[in-house]
Amino acid sequence: MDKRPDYKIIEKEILNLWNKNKEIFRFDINKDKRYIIDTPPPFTSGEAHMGHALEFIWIDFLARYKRLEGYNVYLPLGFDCHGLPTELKVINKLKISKENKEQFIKACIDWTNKMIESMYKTFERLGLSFDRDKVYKTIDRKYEAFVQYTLIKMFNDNLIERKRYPIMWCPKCQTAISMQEAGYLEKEGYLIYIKLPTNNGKYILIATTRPELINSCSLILIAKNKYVETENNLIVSKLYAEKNNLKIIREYDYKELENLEVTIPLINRKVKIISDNDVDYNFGTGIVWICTYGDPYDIKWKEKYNLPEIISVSEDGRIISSINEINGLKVEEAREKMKEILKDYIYKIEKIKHNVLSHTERSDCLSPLEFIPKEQFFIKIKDLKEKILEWQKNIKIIPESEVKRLVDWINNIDQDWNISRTKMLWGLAFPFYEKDGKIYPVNIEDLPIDPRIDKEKVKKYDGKFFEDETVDVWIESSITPLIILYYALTENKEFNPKELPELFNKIKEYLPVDLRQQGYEIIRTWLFDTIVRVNLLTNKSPWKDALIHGMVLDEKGRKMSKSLGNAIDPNEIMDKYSPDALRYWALLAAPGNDYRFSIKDIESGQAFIIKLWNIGRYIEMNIKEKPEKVLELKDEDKEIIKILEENIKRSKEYINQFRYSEYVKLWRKFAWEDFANNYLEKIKERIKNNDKTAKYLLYTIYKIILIMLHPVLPYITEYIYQQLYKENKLIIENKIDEIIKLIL
RNA sequence: GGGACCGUGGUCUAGUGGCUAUGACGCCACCCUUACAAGGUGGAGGUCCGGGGUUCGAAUCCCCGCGGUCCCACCA
Repeated sequence: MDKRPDYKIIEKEILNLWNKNKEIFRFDINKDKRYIIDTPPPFTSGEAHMGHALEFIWIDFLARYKRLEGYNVYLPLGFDCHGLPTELKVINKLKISKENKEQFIKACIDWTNKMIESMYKTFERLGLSFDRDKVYKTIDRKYEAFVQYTLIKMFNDNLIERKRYPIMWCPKCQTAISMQEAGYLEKEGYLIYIKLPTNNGKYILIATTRPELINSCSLILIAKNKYVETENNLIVSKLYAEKNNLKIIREYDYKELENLEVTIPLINRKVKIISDNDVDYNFGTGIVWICTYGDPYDIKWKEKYNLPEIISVSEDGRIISSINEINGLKVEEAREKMKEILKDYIYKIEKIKHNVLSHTERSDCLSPLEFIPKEQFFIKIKDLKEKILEWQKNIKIIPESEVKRLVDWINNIDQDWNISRTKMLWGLAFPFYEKDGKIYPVNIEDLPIDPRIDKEKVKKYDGKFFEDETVDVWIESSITPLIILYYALTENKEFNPKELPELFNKIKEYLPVDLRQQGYEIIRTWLFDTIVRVNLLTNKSPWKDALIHGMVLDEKGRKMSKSLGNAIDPNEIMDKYSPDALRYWALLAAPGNDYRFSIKDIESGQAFIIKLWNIGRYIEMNIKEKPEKVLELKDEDKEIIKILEENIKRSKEYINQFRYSEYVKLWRKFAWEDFANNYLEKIKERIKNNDKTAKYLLYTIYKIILIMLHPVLPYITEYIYQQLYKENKLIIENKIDEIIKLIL
């Protein structure tokens, strides 16, 4: 061993050694004592970042420890390929437009493969002991076939339906808009107060920015709060009356108002009044009219109260099927004209600045968006709330406080899960077609199918495929517990779609798998979606435990992100220090909490590595050949053995509670203080005098330290182990239960 | 506006009802002792954000406030 460790050489040699012995990291599903980890497949729209490094170091730490405990560990690595972020990169960085679909998709594939190559290298460098033979991509043929198979299965179980649902639509670009392309812009506008006659001879006063949607109004909503009648027969919130010094004639409880009926002027439609918790009592008069569709809230309320869908705006942004005076006019023109037409019913007009949902992704458009209903696919989850709450209880979430995020989200389900994406090209196709107004799934043997490419397969169905729609990306990733088992069961086998049903039944036997690990920011999506999908598909829980980690912050405590320009490339740290030092930092984080990046911790880790190295050098210099086992124990021997035994026991507890930072600190203290500073200094004389017990213990306890620290610092421990002990195997092949016997 | 999480020596962090409050980095003093000065030994440094409450006992539980971070909604 040299005076100083050369990290570059160690990294290269050890990575080489691991790749040559990849069998050791291979998961054999047929062997028992399995420990299966459902790892997060990163989005392949960019390079690996510090957040990936943190979460995968955690996963690998556990995987390596469990292997030392004798488990048959499955640490899969996957890549989530589809989605808008990749599309945007291809459009903006490669300057390729979506006009030519085939060319665009090809560019997405190239980009994705480039990113996977780069990410794979980073993950490898981190020292991940993933199964090299089962790396999955969501764009693998067999992956796509499996996702489509699960969709067909859910469709046959009547869990998927096709129904009309409003999507964001840009009337100027005449195209569907995804959430990520839309944003709010502050614009000037008018808040128009309209008096709506009631059947008790008064007027309900509502405030709206969109009077042109008058014909789409089908309901009046009020808050569960106090309302009043003012001197000119207006019914408004008590708050509004007080703020505007209106003379109050009488008060109403909201329940009284629910008995009234309202007539919409000009169209003479009679509509009801209902109270709802989501109505903002403080806004306007505390009373709102629901028009299909003025804004996202209208969509929610329409669903909730089962309102009729009355469409007033066409795809090119003109008023349709409304009153004659405004039919055919552009939305803005109609809005202006309404001031005149409605003048007998207008109480007042206020000039306001408000945020308008607009097409912000294209700076040359910025047009306000409309909601236009289109046929789309849905998974029916609206009525499953109670069931999902039960399913959730089968999973132990760590830390427990994160359960709240999940339960809150479940309690807020008020819509079905829209799984159609109308705008996306870089996505998976639906395995369905339409014939005579009915939806049919394709035959299993045709999976995977992409109607944009597989023209031959499509032909024989004589139906209409959904070429303009792709599947929500979370549909692909929300079955990873099944996917990893699927890859384990089909390793080295040629893909054959006919075997899917049989495989699917086999997969079910292995559920639940042991652990899901992920960040809290995707509890509402990935965690929730997986619980729903896996339970619906298999009637089983996806995992036993779910370990939640926080976000990586920069040294000032801000979220690390590319857009803020404060992101640090993990490769940079691994170049400058070492993968082990990065791991040391990552493993000091606590579950669920955000965690700062700290160069101090990296340096402290690096110093510890050197300490370990130097202990190794001392042993190499003083012990030339493998010492024989002699245990004639002196007091200091007994003491160090006692601490060691205790630490091994405590390690197990820490791991079971996922308290990795405690584990790291425990073994750092043991190696540095108890062993090097204390014990080693005490026995130096005995070593000189060739005391057999001292030599044996020095040699053996150091080996145990290397083994116990291997999950934390895999490179340096592997390297020293190979140099010093020459046992012709990887350090990970040792078993904790057995090494402890060496000193008993 | 709603919600979640957090606030512990100079900096970062562990602890979530009970010994003198953990550790890292930094700082100070001494020691270049033959594995290691990227080392060793010793030391200084804290009203555990503020206030109130529960308790025999609170950094820890509850309430109010202040500050930070993130998520959701910013609407009719």
